[in-house]
Amino acid sequence: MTHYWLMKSEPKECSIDDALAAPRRTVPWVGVRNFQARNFMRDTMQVGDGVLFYHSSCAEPGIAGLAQVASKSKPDPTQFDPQSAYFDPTAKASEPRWMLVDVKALKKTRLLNLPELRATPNLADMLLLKKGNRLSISPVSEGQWRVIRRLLLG
DNA sequence: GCCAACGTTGGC
DNA sequence: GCCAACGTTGGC
Repeated sequence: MTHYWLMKSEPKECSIDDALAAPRRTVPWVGVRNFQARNFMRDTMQVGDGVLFYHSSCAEPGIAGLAQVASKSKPDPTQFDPQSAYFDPTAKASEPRWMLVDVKALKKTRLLNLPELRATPNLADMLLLKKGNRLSISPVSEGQWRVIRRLLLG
């Protein structure tokens, strides 16, 4: 069964434009260091799941494009790289701690920002909009997915 | 840069 | 297993 997700990326690290410019429009979703977010990738995501590509920690936070899950989960290589900002000295190659999936960018959209998301009645329950939520990967219901696609694509 | 909210760590 | 201290996230 298909699931839907919102995945946050800092555009100065990897924007929707960067993802679209990557080989096969696909980027490895490196750097997730939160267990809940990791577990979503490891346990629930399936190839083909829908992804809302969200720009965070930037001048204009919001949904910036559409994408899809393009691989099963696999170990995030940056956890083993001492040169990486995502290096985790407690991770062992025999027992990887952090996983990632590949994400294939499909389309850049207009920016759907937080005020507009908050002003949309059918999106009030979105995890993204809940006070204090910091999850970099959050599930999106099929209803929320449809509402957002309509807002983005008309 | 501020700070609310939350997750993780580690002593006990 | 509790919980205080600490670190991080991320919008503003």
